[in-house]
Amino acid sequence: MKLHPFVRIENSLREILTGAGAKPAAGQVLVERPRRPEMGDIASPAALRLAGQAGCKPLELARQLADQLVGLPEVAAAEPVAPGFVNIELTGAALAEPAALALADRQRFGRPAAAGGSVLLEYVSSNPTGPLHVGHGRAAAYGDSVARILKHAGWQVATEYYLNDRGRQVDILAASLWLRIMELRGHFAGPMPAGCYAGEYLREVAAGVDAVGSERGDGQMIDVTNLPAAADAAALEVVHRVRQRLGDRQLAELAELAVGRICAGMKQELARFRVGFDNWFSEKEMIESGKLTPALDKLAAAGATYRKDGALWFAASRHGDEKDRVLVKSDGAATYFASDVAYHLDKYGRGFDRYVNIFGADHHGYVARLRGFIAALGEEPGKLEVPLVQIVALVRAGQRLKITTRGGVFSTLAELVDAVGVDAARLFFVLNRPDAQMEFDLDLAVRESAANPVYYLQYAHARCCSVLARWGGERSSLQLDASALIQPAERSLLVELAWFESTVRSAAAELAPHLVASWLYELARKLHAVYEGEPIIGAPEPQQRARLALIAAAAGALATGLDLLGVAAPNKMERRT
RNA sequence: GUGCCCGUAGCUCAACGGAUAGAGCAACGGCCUUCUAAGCCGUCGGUUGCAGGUUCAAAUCCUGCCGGGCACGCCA
Repeated sequence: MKLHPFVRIENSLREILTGAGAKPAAGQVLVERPRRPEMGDIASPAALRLAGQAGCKPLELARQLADQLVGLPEVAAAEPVAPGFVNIELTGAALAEPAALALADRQRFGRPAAAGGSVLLEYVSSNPTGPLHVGHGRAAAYGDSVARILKHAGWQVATEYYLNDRGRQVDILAASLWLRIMELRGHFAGPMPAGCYAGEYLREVAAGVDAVGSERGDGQMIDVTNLPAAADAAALEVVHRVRQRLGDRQLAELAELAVGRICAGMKQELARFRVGFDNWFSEKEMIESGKLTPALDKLAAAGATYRKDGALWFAASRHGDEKDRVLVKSDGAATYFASDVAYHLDKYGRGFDRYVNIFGADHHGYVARLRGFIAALGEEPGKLEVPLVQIVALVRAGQRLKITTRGGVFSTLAELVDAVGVDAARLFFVLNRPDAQMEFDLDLAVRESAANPVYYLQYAHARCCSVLARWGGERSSLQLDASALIQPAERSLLVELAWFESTVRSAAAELAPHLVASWLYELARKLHAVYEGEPIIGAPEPQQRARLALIAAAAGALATGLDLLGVAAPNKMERRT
């Protein structure tokens, strides 16, 4: 496959620099996007960075680079500029190559030649104790876009959802469900005890249980008075009393039922949000298949655990964490962290080159101990990347909303999507860097949905389609004739199309979908500029066919870019009333 | 108190250590007899929280302050 013209120029620069005695690092970026168009199509700061190695002044090295670059077939002009940049202008033919690819095969457009390795991407992984809320939506949109971008950049991607389907929270969920069943049958009039799951969704689950004619829940209501004051303790006491009434088995069945229903709801909501997972990894199944003990044994064999006060500890402080962590409590129960040790051992055993765990920012304290035991086990902690997705603060009627699952007051992803639509929500979540805190004003999102950036991008695509439809010919008959595209706006659009591949590479390396969003915005802007300029249909040949080809290329590029963000590229926009 | 993230235009945010810090929203003024005006053009808006340091070059890296968020359990 022919390399991207920018890459070919970069490779040539590397050769020239090496010949001049400089030693550019393997991955060092040698070309970049100039700030202003009069600085050329691409620019190289290489002379500034490497003049020392070559033993001359930056501007002098830049002159050498420019002299040799003009000899390349891709280069129309190359100019050294103080303090040591080289500004490069490409030939029309070279510049049109990426656009031609967008026209001919938009699936390959922006796909780097170098293949990536394999990556396991874990994200969302919210506890199956309630519907997904808006914060999970941000993680879902971010994670799914990262997955799409990595795939496009040539990585083999597997996505995974880690399901905490056992443990205390699930017990509390089961007991809460039972209370809702009792409520439905008139044996309990609420309110839900503190610490239990009070959300409306459990009423719906309870109604479903009734509908299938379950016997569970028959018998007498438990006493829910005289509970401890603390919410956690109260919930545990409720679990205890329900367990006494029903027995372990029935409680476990209720838990399975509740988790099953809630998971089904989450999957449905994620599907509507265009997010799917290759694998749902069940903590419960992992534990039941006996993976916990060998994992802890392995840590012990590595000399990283010890016993103290009747508990089993991991010496995390020896591996970069601030303190040691309990693996098995003095009552014999394994902690959540112990499960995570087993889970990550399982992950690393699957032999991926790269592991990405997308965490909510409230879990940032967890990263050090995760890397700690990976190091303790002799694995490579650098293979694990943990992008943190910051909390989304919801604002409604000028007030910050508290998002809590147990309290029953929260804003679900479903509500948000109902209000603003999948496209707007998905784009909104990947518009910014994930580690920036963001406010989501629900009123504004609804009221201003027409001004949402998503419409700007989609409208650009629809405009292209509209022109092509009016023309009525076959897109496959079009060819990019760069010699007929001489208007500044046209050239500017070609340049923008050419930058997509390096945008994809950066976005994949930095796990940064917002770079794709920014690129799309620039592309749309330049498309609109072409549209507003010279007429397309009715222009004399060869301009008409060349412009149509450019428009078709832009349409393909917009569709490909939007697809990487999970946003639809409609052929037409319904006119607002 | 300790640790992590953040601080850029009135608001929401961009900017691989590079050249004159950019968009959108908001405000104001223009452009539909013509391929969709969900668009385009223009105006207004900045001591990049503060102070030092490193560098040919700092919003970006380092140190210290100030401000905001989050986390600091034999919870998950």
